[in-house]
Amino acid sequence: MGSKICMNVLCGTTNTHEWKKGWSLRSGGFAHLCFKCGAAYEKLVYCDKFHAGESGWRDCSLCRKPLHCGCIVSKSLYECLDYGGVGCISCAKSSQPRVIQNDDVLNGFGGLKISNYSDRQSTVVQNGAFSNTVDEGKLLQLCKIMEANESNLLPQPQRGDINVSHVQKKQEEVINHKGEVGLGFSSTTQPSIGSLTFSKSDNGRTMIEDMNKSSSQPSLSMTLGSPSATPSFVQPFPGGLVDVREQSKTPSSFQQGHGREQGTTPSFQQGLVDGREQSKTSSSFQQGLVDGREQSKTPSSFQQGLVDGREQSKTPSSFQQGQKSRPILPKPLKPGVTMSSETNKGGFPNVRVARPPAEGRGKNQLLPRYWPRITDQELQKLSGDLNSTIVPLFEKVLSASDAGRIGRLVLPKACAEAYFPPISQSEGLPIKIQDVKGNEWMFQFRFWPNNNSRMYVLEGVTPCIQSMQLQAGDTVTFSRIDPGGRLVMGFRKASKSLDMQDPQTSILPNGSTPGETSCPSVVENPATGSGHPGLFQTNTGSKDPHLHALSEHLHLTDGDMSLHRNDYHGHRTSEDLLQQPVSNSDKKRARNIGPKSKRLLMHSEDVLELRLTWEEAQDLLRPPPSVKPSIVTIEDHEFEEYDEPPVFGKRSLFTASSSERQEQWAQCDDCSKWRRLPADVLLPPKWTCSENSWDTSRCNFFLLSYVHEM
DNA sequence: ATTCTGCATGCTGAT
DNA sequence: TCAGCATGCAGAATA
Repeated sequence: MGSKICMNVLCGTTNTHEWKKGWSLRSGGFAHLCFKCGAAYEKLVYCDKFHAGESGWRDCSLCRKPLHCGCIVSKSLYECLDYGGVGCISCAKSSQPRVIQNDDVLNGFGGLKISNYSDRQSTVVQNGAFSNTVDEGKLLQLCKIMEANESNLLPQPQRGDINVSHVQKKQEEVINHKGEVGLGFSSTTQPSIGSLTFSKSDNGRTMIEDMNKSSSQPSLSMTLGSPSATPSFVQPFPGGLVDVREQSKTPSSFQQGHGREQGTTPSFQQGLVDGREQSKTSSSFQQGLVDGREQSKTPSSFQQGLVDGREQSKTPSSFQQGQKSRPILPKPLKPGVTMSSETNKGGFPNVRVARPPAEGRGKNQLLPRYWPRITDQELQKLSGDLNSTIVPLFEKVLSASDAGRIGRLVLPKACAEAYFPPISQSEGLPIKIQDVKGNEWMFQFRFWPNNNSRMYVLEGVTPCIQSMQLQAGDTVTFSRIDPGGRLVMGFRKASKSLDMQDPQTSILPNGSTPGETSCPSVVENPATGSGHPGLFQTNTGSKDPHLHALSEHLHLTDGDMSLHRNDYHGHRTSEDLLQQPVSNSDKKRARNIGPKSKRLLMHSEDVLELRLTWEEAQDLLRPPPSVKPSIVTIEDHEFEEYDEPPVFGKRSLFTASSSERQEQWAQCDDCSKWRRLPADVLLPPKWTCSENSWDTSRCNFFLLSYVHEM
């Protein structure tokens, strides 16, 4: 791509690093992504001519103040001006009203990573910069720009300490006029984009105003979360029913109709989207849940509630009348640690339990397959790490399509409608999601019409997916951080064999799923994830070395191959196979590998790697040590019954010696010699002669093996 | 030629 | 039977 200036001014790299193809822009532009930091380069905004420190900083053509204040943001702003930019950061006046290029940039942010380093990207848009000639559509698009930039420019104390305070101050002035789109945005004082309307300011410039409360009135931005200020959000509804009329008593009308399809499929639930709760404390919050464009087209619908313009126009009355009681999840569990403690009472503190999400939507009750499975330990750890309450929302096993290059992650409809902001336009909204490493990603949350319904997708997930090194069959989890309501995207690596074959099948008690890894869903840094997952879930914790070793033994690895593949045995794994260069046909086939068993296609090599059948795997099961079985007799057959689940041991053979004594034979993993062992010995999955403490004469594999002696 | 985008198709599981 | 969703596919856009 040649050398460009990275849009991320904190990237620290100019004109040196490579660019990869980024996101095509709806209006014709094209953004490139910086290989180094992941930020976007937009050639319409930034040019190769830009060199910090060069002469030529302009004065604002209106106020004559120098545009360049010395900060990194204004440096970039200068370039924005040069290429049809947006205004002087000093006076918020525009010398050039063109905004389309910047619009393009942000539209192209479908998958732009807003990393810690790119928090204060340089594209600056100021509300005062819009001229009269800018139509609403552009302005609305610009809202997106601002929203995206806001995230970069707002103070974020947990991040870098670059001094942009003066810029921020200006930004704060702007922010009051601009919209906040998406979810997971911090609960600052921005009105939602949906609340934006356009009017002429006294100086003739188009202003963006909060429709309901005027521009000066800040409101809560929409977040996914249920901040601590909204306690009811995290509490289950004892009756399981919510009367919308009750909700309508709240100051906000948001509860009355935030649903996309309220007219036809009302699914109100108090607290299902934090916004509803927030609306109790800020009436303007309701504004946030209407698509701005839609709203601008159908302003009346806005006042009627937050129904999507399209849908509402179909059935406006039904919405206003409120809805009768709607069933919701059967006694949703209280999210977060509280729920964990309850689970602990069951005696399986670390079992990965599918948790019914704390909030859900009645009609669109989430299928158990999407219930977040996170262990209490993980939850507590994560909560502790982030000093926040983590509310698991849902999870999804990545399909081949999700993990493919297309960069579209299909969201379960119910989840999308329950936890993501309502969207009326197919284009959707950009939303910001944080990953477990703290990086923030901007995705486009949108939908496609599909069979009189909708199909929700997150677009632009490829960089994030790649960052997490996820593949089809892995699981992404969506959680919410309270307070703040930020959305966190975690993941779990999948064991190849079972998770991919049937990730929804639960063969273990308490709903845990086989094949799930020990990698906490949102806890661990993917780069340092717990590594080898267990093939099976046990209640002994997530890092059972036996399971790790078994995973090796089976040649089944998780997705941490890039970091761990050489840690143990050096076996070539199916992951390795997937990682190595493959032919086009293989690539094509690989794309078809998905979690659905009936759609599963595997590389023949992969099949070979999966050498063990279930029957063979059974051979590895051993009774839990130090647990006495109880004998039950069923149809004259005696069965040993254990209270504890089996553990995995090394594959061995049992024989009876001449003295009728049971013996066990196991093969050394180093020398491959067979050793005779006591029958009651439980070997770890990986065992060598050196560990043959029962026959010290044959604990050195340099000696002749017992088998040879025989 | 390749990638992107939007939609259509058909499978699957829930009801 | 139907809704959801994985994925195929064709046209558009881009390199």
